[in-house]
Amino acid sequence: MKLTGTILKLEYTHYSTDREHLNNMMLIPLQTDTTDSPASAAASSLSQPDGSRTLCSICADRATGKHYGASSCDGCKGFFRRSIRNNHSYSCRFNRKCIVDKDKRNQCRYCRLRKCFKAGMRKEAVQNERDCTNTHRAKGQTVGTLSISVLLQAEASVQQIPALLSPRSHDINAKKTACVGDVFESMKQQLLLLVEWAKHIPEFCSLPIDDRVTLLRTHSAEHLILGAARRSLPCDNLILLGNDFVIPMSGAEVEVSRVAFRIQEELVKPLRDLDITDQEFACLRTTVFFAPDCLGLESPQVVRHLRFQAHLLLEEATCEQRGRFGELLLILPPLQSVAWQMVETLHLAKLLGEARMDSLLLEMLLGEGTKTGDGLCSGNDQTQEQHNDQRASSSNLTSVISHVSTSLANTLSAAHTDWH
Amino acid sequence: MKLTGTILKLEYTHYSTDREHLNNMMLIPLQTDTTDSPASAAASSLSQPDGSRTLCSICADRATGKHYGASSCDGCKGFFRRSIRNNHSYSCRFNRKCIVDKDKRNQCRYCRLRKCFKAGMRKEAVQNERDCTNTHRAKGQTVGTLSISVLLQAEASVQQIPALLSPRSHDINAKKTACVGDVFESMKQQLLLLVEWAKHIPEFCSLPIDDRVTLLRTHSAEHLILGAARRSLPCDNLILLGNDFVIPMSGAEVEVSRVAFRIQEELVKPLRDLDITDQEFACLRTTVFFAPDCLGLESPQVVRHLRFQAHLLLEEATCEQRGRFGELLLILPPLQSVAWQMVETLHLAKLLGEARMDSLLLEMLLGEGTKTGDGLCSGNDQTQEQHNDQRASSSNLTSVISHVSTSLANTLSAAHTDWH
DNA sequence: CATATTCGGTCAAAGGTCCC
DNA sequence: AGGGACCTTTGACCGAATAT
Repeated sequence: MKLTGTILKLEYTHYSTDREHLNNMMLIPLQTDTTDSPASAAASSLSQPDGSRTLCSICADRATGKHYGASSCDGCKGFFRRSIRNNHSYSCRFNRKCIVDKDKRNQCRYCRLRKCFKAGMRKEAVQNERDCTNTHRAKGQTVGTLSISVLLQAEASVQQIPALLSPRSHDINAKKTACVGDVFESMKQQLLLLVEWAKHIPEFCSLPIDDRVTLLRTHSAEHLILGAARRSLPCDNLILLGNDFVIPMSGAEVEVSRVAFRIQEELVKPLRDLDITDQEFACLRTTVFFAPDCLGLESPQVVRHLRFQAHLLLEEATCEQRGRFGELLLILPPLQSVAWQMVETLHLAKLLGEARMDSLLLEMLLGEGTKTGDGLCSGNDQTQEQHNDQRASSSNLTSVISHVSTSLANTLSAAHTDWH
Repeated sequence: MKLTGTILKLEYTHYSTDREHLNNMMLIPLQTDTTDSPASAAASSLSQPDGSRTLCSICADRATGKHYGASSCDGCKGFFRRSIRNNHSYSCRFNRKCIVDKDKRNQCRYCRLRKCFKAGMRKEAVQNERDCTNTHRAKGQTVGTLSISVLLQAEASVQQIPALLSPRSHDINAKKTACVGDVFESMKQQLLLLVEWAKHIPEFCSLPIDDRVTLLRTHSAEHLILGAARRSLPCDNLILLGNDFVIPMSGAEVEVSRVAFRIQEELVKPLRDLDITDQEFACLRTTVFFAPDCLGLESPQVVRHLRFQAHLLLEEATCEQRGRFGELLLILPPLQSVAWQMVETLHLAKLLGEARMDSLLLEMLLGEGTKTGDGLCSGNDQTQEQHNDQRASSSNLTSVISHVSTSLANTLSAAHTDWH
């Protein structure tokens, strides 16, 4: 504990690229403090931006500045350095949930070191090399900070009353099996809701218009599937659509119920086993949404940072339940796979002319799709174009990709207006 | 944590201003005493002006420094700490005037403790119990049955010396650009190594033979890509193959270098930013491998549990560095996507008859592939069959899936024998 | 060039261990 | 069932290098 010197400084983090960026990403403090120090957790939300500067984020002792990436006291600073230098490996005699505060910080070194890491300390910052903090900063982009409350509000704004009101076993049998048209109609509704949802996230609205379009397009299929899975959590043998139709596991058209089956098996069941909470779902959706790669994003680093914050919030929302965070993230690969299969099914339906598809569906779900399936998670657009130059067979795709849709752009412009 | 620098360092006679100290004195009834002031006590024992620094002011033994506010020997230091920690209350069997010196200090605890207080020791200086600094460091942290050491051994068994030995900038330019045949050859090698790798995991070998085949098949493409990405970490503009050929970002065939580009952008760069460790890589590979869904597994719960353990080990391997675990898991969706694109490219190559493919490649990479892309992460087999009953167009797929390959089964039988 | 920040290092004084 | 010789860890304070 030091007696002298009060340090006050506003946090501003700028981004360069790649490695620098990642390091910086780790540095950004997340506001809420979950485990310990209930006092600071209460005050941290808005009132005390300086609290994180003057208080050690590990033990809540008085901080002497930022050390190794986290605002900390000299004790935790030295402890972290020694632990890393000497390559110490501690073990917790209890449940790895020891409280680390000023009084008890020496009682469990495992939990203390763990909290150092969780507070943002990086072992790369230790050792002889001096950590050159931002030697160069790019365009001076300011990156907003996602907050769980904003995400929950966004979720609430797209919650559908009818689907929630229907009690489990009673009404479900009364619901009608969806025909292809019903499915498409539901999809369109959900896509509009997705746009609506995104509009509630200021950080999204601050992105360049092209990036907003790209983000919405790229993973729209995954959002449809994720939403359907969430909606169908109480159902065992069917998928509940947003417009109150259902898709049974058998009895619907083959292509449709195959996707429905996979949603049940690979998504609904795991989510039900986990008993996913609203907070977790909100964070998971956001993590899916801000996918930094596989896009032609103008500012991929910003998106990357937003996803980073989203998954930090997700981890927080899991309340440190062992393995829960990992299980939730491991939902994403099958989600992607199922979504991709749905898109393929749509492609097929479109090719066969089985149904009339709305232009919104065409644009958001199939807009980037090609026969070779770059649709769901395509490579970098420039490369795509570069290669397409040499490949006449999909030159039409290029124009589709580079074309910014009127309808989507309009919708997004409205969203942008809402926030600025 | 120090209150003021002066009390402890300069004078131990400041006890009189220390209210706590007075309280402490109350704990032990003080009677008339001949040696009142600690200073006089110290000086009286031996007439040395600096004797207070070298002599224990309690028992006049050799002092080892200041302890708890008084210059003292290790014996009195330890005695005072134990007395305070255990909240001992002693009593004098005589008249509380026992002589406390080096020889007789253990004859009356009451008088010894009282003299500790009189010499200036403060009970506040005794801290809480700390974490054991036990010499036998039992790390190992074996979660369940999978152990990190087994995974590391498995990794080591498939490490390729030539690829690792080649220094970065020197040899890379000398390496030849792979033709399609070279790529296939490398793939085959890597697939065999994958089987070899799996054989090193006892939990894998204990699975039913069909499940082993399924696991190996289902995500073999992802393992190829993951391995290539890891191997290419030091390379900026090319993908390094296992057989020492390279795939440049441009200059190779279009289809090939498109996949190569995505590997670089979506996998190599993030992994390089994270500076993934060997442990983490081993755990990540295992997490990918034990995919419980999207299979026709006999015992999906076992596989699910194995993946659970794998990602717990991964989390442990990240040392709880903030956000690192999440960043690593979020590598998996793009990994899946890139792997799927590679499989599609292979399909295309096969259809166009561009190259002769080994049967192992056909079986492991394309064995489950269909035009609608169930290959990478197919649905449940029973459903697949059920639907196929009604759909003649892919009935041949059913037989392929339900057919247990001879070559793979043989390889795996050998593996099984190794372990039983 | 001054100031603020954050590295690395030092060492008194805490801690713990373990034979006696 | 402590005592105490011996060793490790802690953290307040310091100087140095760097960004501002």
